[in-house]
Amino acid sequence: MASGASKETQRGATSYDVARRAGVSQSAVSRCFKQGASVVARTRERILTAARELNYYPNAIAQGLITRRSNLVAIIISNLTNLYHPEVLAELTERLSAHGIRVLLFSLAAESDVDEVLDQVWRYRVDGAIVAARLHPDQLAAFADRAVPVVLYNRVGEGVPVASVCCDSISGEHALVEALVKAGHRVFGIIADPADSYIGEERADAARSKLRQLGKDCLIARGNFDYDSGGAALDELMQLTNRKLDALICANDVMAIGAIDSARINFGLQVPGDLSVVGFDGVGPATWLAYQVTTIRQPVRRMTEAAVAMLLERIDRPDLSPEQRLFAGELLPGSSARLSP
Amino acid sequence: MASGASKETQRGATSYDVARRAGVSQSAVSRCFKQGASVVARTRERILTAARELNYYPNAIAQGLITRRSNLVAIIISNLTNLYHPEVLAELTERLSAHGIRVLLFSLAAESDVDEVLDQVWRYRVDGAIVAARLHPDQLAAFADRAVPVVLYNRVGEGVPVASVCCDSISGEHALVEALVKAGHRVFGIIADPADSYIGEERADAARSKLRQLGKDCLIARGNFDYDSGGAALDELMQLTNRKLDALICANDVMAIGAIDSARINFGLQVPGDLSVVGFDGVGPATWLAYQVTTIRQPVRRMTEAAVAMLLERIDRPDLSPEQRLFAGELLPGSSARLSP
DNA sequence: CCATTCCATGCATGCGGTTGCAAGGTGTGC
DNA sequence: GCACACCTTGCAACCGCATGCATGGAATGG
Repeated sequence: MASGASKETQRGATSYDVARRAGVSQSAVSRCFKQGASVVARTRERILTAARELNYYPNAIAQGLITRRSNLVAIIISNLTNLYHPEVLAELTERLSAHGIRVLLFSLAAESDVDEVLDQVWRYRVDGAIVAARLHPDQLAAFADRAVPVVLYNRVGEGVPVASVCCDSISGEHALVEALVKAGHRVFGIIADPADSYIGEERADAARSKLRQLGKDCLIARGNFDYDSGGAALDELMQLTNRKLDALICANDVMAIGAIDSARINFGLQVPGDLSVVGFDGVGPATWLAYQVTTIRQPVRRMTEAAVAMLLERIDRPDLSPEQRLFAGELLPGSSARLSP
Repeated sequence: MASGASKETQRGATSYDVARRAGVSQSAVSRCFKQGASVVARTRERILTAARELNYYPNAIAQGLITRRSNLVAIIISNLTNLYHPEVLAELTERLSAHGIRVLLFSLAAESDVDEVLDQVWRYRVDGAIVAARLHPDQLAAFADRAVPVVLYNRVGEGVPVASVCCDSISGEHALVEALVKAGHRVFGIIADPADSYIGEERADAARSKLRQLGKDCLIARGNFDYDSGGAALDELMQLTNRKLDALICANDVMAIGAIDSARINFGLQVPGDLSVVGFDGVGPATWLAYQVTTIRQPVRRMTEAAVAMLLERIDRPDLSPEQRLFAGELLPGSSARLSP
């Protein structure tokens, strides 16, 4: 009523508005915004001009309704504040974006919220989903039922075949353990994860079995992926080993950092002089001067690229088989552990 | 064809499918899923049963088209890997989610991508947007033109009136500076931000003007919010002050941490013995034992709550005036700076 | 110059819901 | 037993765009 904004610009001009202004039919407008449709140059000019004048943008909602392609992908991620996830999220978002796909973000405060989240995922008719959270087999099955392609990120379908990209925990932990053993460490501790995190257990298990294979015993404490739990778990292990611990394997970098700080500050230990600490992930702070954590760096760029590629393939061809791609991490020597030269 | 998935479940049952199965009209189904619509108990039962059997979920896309409410909010965020943002993003997402609103995430690799992002925002007819990135006045104007409510997060509309929630940089920096001056520091340095970040400049400016007011000079180096730039800026300031620097004010915690590490490791200084360092934000790592950064903690929970509340209000009543809400941060004493007792 | 082909464009329909309106059914009061 | 009110339900139109089909005009060939 007051300003210069005309009725058309106020609540989004429609293709009819543009058509009227350009003196063509609505279908012409529609075609004009569609890749490879047949519109003659002069008409296209007129339409584009009118569209510009009206500030017209095709309504993606309406497009989605009729084409049955929302160009929306759900990203379901737990524990966004876990230092490792933001990087993954940013990478995924940018890559999907480059393919003309928008991200519907679902962040899980508690893993138990999954079902509510899935409700919403179904409602929005997303074209696919990338999941970095733990799903039950029947939740995975729901994706299959609805023919919504999924790619799991650093998770595998436990029992259910489903596409996934992972960083190889096993080879990574094996490399770390071998290096620690070869360097002559004697008393090993492992900081694992809460039981409900698939990945942490896998890492802890891999480390333990490799240690056993090399004839070493070890003690295990549980953490929960965060800084404080690293320190707390170290406490526990120091007690259990009567302060003899000299090699500590952590299921992720943040706990490794927590343990390093606690070792130095609370226990007055030298790291790596008295205690070697290794992590997993290769998050930003792992390379900070104070830590320089010896760790396995996940190839995040390649992994996110693969995840996006796999998802897009499956959106086009839903019948593709549930491939699992495993990426080897890179051993980052750092200086938080005494390794053999 | 092969499996047990019927045609209906395969690509999303529609309200017609449910209606047919329940022996009612499609409108009845629609009303059944609508809050406070008049459906008699027996009918509702039948419909809900049929819906469950068919795995029916209302198509949010179609709903959005007709109601002109997509229940989608865009979150536009730059620099997701900046340690501070993930926390904000997680909070915002969870809060919006609790109000039945979904998040369309746009992550900016470079601030110059904003225009492309906005294109997509218009196309998806989002109900509103929360922006933690720098927008030009004409980009902000575009929101107003389209009557899409926006709330800026830790940004203000430069010249344009727009709703925003911010943490008060000025009072925060003043508090830090006063404490540092009172504790008798002599040579002050500031690590500011790249020129294109509104907020960093504001912080640096606030610190400088307070110093000046208290009769102190200071030197300024630019960082870019990340760890490395903290160390690099410290180098620069140490040279400029001939190593006499004894108080360092950083525009955010991550740079403060970078500076602390560099001071200790590269310059062999005691922090806070030889050099006091203060930051801003109160990110997770700031409280790590190795740092315990003296900083201003942003009240993230209250701020995100306010941002969501303001946005929802404006979605309901687009005519609300562009209120600015400023939250005071809390001085976290930490132990990276010598403060007066 | 006419027949044929091909391309650009318009018409009409449908995607899956919401909602105003009208009709039918039930209950109430007299 | 009847008139009336009210609640439940169905009908039909519409949200904004995509697309199959029909049409008309231009271009091509003989």
